[in-house]
Amino acid sequence: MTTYPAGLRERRKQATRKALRTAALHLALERGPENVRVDDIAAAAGVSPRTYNNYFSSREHAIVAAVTAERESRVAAAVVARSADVSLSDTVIDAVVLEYTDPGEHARDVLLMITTSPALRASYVDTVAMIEGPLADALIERSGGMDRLTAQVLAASVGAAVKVALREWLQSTTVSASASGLVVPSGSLPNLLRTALTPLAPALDAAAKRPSR
Amino acid sequence: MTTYPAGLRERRKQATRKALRTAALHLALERGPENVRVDDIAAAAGVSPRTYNNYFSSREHAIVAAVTAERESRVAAAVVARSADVSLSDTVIDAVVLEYTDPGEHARDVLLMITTSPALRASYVDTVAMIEGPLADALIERSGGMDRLTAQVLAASVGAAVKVALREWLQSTTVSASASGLVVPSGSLPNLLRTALTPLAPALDAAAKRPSR
DNA sequence: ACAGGAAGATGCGTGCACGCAAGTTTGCGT
DNA sequence: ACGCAAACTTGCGTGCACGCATCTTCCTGT
Repeated sequence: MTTYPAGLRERRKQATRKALRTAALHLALERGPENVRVDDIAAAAGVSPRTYNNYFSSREHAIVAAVTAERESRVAAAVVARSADVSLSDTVIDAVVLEYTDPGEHARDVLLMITTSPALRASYVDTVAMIEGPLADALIERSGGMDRLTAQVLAASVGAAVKVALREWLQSTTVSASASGLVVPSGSLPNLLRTALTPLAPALDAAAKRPSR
Repeated sequence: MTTYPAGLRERRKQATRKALRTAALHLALERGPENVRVDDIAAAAGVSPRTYNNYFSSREHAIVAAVTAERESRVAAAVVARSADVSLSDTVIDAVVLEYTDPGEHARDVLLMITTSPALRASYVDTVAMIEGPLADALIERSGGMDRLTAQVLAASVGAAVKVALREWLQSTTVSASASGLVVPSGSLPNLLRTALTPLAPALDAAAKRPSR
């Protein structure tokens, strides 16, 4: 569904985009994020530096994109696919948690790198915003008559909650290396996400009930 | 309350900060935002360009700050000041709406400039994030036993809703200049804000009821 | 009152984002 | 099959954000 017939041109674009983010990630893993020049990324992907900037608006964005690519599609798809007799709050929460659960194969060291570099941390948190649009559409599609503005607000709120959870989690991983083991707010990211999203459940379910109004 | 005794040093900092944002605003109004160089702002404020960057991380930020300064304190104060027998949702909504209602004296032309320049629009919307911290504190203070994480999530959600409303409003003002008068989603910003914040009311009130749980 | 130290201001250098104006490729209609 | 228009790429130039090292100014404890 998300895969349009795709003109040949569009495929090339996606190819270079993928090449860029992959190159960025590899270089960052090898040399460390701070020792990667934009020109290197462009060269590794076989395009001009200027072209690189047509795809990514910051070096961090390119690196992080290798991890967050297509996250929005997956979350949105998970929301619409869920059986209709599950409450909207559970649907959304589960979809989000699922997305952030699987570490994937070699994602461990990547995540470690991201948590280590402040710039990457910030950029990683910011990518959450990209799910808001698709999520809003998914909310509308699932719960028929939902207001467009309401859907946008709820989607944005979910994004905000996820950001809070991520910040808390990143901070905990940072601090956990230090002395006091006191502050550790919660163990796993999934748990933290659930806790953070729970306060929004009333709003989600309320909006699901009354289609229009 | 918010005004600490203030060391002499701190007062100087606030002075230069104010000088910088004021200078930035004046220059932007005179020449238009795109014709303002950072060096000019610094010069007008009587500091070095490098110092300017110690206060503001972008030119747009400096300009917009002249309008949004101390917004967070006002909103937070309005929340804690409100009588305790008003629902939390109404308290928050009214506080936010109030803050964005008064155009102030000469704020008209400033707002016009902001809505005109895309860069300023983005920066203006982003400043909403600054209320989240103080707002979370205010939520905790008002509703005693509220979870810290819950407060952060709710504050961030409110911020997200405001962002959505602002974006919608800015877009409408832009489009309204074009042909079709069809899309105009709502007249005034206050109305739009209320509509955007309403979906969050269930979440706010639910969190207010159960302090710990 | 004074000295040590901290917080801030400033200059310099580097890498970067992005507007602009070509040059180049792709897709589409006839 | 062909050529045109739109989309994409690229080089160049400009302004800018920010790390680092240094100097100045203010604060704090004795």
